[in-house]
Amino acid sequence: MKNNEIRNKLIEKGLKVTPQRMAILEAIIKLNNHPTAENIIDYIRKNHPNISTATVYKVLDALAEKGLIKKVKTEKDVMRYDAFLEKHHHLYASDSDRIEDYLDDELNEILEKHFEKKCIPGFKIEDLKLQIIGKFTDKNAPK
Amino acid sequence: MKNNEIRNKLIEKGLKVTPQRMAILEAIIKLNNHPTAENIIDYIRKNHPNISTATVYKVLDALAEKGLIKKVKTEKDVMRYDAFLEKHHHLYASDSDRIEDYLDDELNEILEKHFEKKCIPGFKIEDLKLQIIGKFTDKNAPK
DNA sequence: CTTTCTTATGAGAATGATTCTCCTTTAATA
DNA sequence: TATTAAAGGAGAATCATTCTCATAAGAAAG
Ligand SMILES: [Mn+2]
Ligand SMILES: [Mn+2]
Ligand SMILES: [Zn+2]
Ligand SMILES: [Zn+2]
Repeated sequence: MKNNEIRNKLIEKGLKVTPQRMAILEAIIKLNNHPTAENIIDYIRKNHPNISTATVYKVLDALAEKGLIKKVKTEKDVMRYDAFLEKHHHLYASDSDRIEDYLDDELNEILEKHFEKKCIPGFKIEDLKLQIIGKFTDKNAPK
Repeated sequence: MKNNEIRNKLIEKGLKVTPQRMAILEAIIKLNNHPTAENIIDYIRKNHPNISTATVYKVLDALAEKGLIKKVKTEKDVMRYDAFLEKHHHLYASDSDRIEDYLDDELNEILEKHFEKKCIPGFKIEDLKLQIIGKFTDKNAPK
């Protein structure tokens, strides 16, 4: 992803362009396995040694707020971030911190159809997230 | 739920019976909307004013470990606990902390069938949790 | 019922991811 | 280039949870 594409994403969303924001958004895109704030900070500090953790958290919130990234909850007390914006679910390793994207349009359709038919009284659905928990049998590090 | 039923649950799982454990397990069952540790502590302290927060967290972990309760993750940095042990999913309010149980055997079947047909290469599924996010349209407090 | 042994509890300190405060710097705009 | 609102930096604060370690109390045996 070129610098200018990242810059434009920020501008499109009305976010002031700063080196910190550029670096953070670029980092999440590069570190493509749902990095933590710490992962992002480590990566960025190579080229940008003085960035503050507070800034990173503030920028991450701003990017998530504007829909440029998504937050991914985990079993542990650590937030993870996702630059992949299409509707998708996640595979969670039960024996490690690995999280992988799971795309399945057929599943989305099935779910949508199911809840069209079977409304939930007193509840208006806005989003469905399927957490698929299990074990990765290929021991490859996440790409 | 009678005292003796609670006592027997502990004994069945090989947990030493203590007043603290009795009180905590009873509290989660009574406070039936996915209480936090704090909710549980507040409830218990009425009759058991000296219980320590550390004890509560340790007992909650022990009960979850033995399968007498389940932990429920939320969007916020607070764990919630569930005494309802049948397989079920959860309705999460997007505008409050309310969480309600959602039972749907048809959904479970559909999901099971889907993933039987459509295996995920390199991954062995152990559990599926559907997070249903939306708005409660009846403003009733959780029962 | 008492001893013994093991495990649980209580009080308070520590942890650690995240947020806050407050002052300084900077991007955008004219 | 000057103006101004917004963003960044440093470090303290927060707060749910965990840890430490001294004390208490179940359970099993005698
Ligand atoms: Mn924590
Ligand atoms: Mn925390
Ligand atoms: Zn993802
Ligand atoms: Zn539940």
